[in-house]
Amino acid sequence: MPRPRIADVAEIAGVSPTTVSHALSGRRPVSPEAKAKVHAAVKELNYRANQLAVSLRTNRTQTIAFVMPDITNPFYPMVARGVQDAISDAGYQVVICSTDGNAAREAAFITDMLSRAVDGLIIDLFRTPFEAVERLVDRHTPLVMLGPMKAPTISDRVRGDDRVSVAEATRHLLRQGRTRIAFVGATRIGPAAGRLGGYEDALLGAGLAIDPKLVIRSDYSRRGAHTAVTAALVEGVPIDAIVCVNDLAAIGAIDALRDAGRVVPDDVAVIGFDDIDAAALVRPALTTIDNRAYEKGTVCGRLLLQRITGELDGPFREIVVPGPLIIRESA
Amino acid sequence: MPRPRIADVAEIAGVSPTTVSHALSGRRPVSPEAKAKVHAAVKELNYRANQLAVSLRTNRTQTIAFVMPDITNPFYPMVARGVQDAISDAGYQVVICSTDGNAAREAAFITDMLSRAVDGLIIDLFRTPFEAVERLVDRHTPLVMLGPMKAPTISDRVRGDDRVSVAEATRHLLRQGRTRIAFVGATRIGPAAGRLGGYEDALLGAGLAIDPKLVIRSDYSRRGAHTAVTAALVEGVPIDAIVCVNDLAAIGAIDALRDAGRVVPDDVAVIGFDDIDAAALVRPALTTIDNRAYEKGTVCGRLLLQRITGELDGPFREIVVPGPLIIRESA
DNA sequence: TTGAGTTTCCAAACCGGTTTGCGTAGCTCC
DNA sequence: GGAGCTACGCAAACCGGTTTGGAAACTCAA
Repeated sequence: MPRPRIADVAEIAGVSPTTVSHALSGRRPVSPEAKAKVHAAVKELNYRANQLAVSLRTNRTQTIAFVMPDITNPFYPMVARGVQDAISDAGYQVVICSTDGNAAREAAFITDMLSRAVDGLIIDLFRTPFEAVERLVDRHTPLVMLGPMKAPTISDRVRGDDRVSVAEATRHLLRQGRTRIAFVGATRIGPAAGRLGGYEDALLGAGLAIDPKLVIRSDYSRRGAHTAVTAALVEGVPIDAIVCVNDLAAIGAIDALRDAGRVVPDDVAVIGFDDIDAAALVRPALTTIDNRAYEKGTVCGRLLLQRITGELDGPFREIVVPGPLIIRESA
Repeated sequence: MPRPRIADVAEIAGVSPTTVSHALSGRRPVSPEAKAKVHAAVKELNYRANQLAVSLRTNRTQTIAFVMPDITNPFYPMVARGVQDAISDAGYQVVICSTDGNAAREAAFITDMLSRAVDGLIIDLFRTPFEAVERLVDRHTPLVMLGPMKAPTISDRVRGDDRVSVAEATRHLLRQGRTRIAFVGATRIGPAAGRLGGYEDALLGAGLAIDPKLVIRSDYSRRGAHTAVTAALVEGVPIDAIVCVNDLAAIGAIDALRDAGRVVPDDVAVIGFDDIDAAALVRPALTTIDNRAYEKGTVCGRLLLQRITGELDGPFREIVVPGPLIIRESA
């Protein structure tokens, strides 16, 4: 037998579909007797309204979508949990879409979620250029962007303060009397850009020059950092500290240092970024910058909710969530 | 201005909405001229069909839902990636719902996804009892259950072979001549049950008795295992190896052993379960059982797809994905 | 020239709800 | 007893598409 429809409920209850709808939604008064009959029929049939039909008519889905670039990066699941905790009390739920590094999927998810009439959208994109996003979004669905994108011209935006945080971390090393501080993971695009900037800010602020040999190009992976650091050590570059673009790179750097017979943190201090679970598990435990995943999620969720309800109106906002330095063993 | 509707496209193209629909779907022939005009209008308006309306009529959403208990447990994101990779080529997409340990949310997500007419459902539930799930699901939407639930009476099912895997791991320790092997994380419910069973199978198979002092009750956390193992060591229980219910517990156990002055693996060998990222990052690197998250995801996805397309029909199937032992440094 | 067949398009029904307009009944209050 | 409410319930319109039945125009063979 097929799913029961509202007409089935109405028939059993002996009323019209209209009355069933009003009895269930409470948008118009219904007599207690009719209401009781409706509820009995609902229970008997185990009736649940077809949300597609409801949403089509009401243009509300009570759902927001969170489009993330990589669900296996532990940062994003923690953000998602923050989002969920921020919106669920208001009766909204979040569906998560992971583009898994597939550029085409980013655009596909956004347009698809919009065509499914989600009430709001949170996106963090790696691959799709900003201009393309502008073409994808409609103006009606509230949108919050997460990450280091440009100014908030088409949406609200939540981001970390990577540059300031890394500068602070670098000064932590300087205060220890370390002067040969390397940066591993240097690129000028993506999240690495701001972090490298913070490193430079701190050194220049302390009156030190930027030694190109200490700005070590690498990616965000453990293996990449291991290779890059090993190469620098083989070359004989003097190093007494390393600021890494993220925790995985820091773990790779520590591996490379250990392989080369250096002791962390005595010979070389290492600082990561993100504070992933593994940061507290490795030995020595990683000194790192907390990326505030959960908090960023709650901030995104609350902001989006305010836009959906109309509580917040007016120009787009930018909210910065600073990331504190977590001092453990490696620096 | 509001989202363009199919009627807007029809008006600009100078044809009827019917013809627009046929031109876009190709379900009936349309003259080349009409088709060209339709496509021009679509482009001009940047028209995208309202998927709510499409799905309401066609009863297809090209979407499956994956309901997981905890998105911050790295096992599930990896499963999700496997699912996505298995179904996306067939034109389906997956939305992820994390219940975050909230029991009410489990039922809510299932019923909600069904009322949104998803084409299929993959669920892994911690809290909702099996009987309750039976009441929630309708018979029309294909369903795959993941995890150690009972026999597949209402759905297909994909699970690991924890019992066999842990028995194999335990025999690995026995072959090293270790005889005082403990199990940390003992409970008789959930995933722990099968793993404890495998431990017992191996010992009994080798002619050894089960020493109750070596069956150490704990949970799935690092801290819990640390506490439990420390207590056993203080008590003076002789131990030369530990099989842990998961990797986090194994890491906690290693911490406790180190704190007590024992060397891993020389004095005490340790084996985990799951092969989370951190397993390869800690020192000593963890010998563990690969939980095959990605493979389980692809298996779930393929199975579900076959049910959706009707390619697979008939009685519910159970697919077992065995998990191999990954030998690293800790055992 | 006519009838059958084909091509092309449209009007209308439909999916399953919500919302609106209105009729009727019952009640209060002059 | 009639005006004016309120309470209640139903029919019909609507959301935005897809699908179906059939009309109109055109082709082609007999």
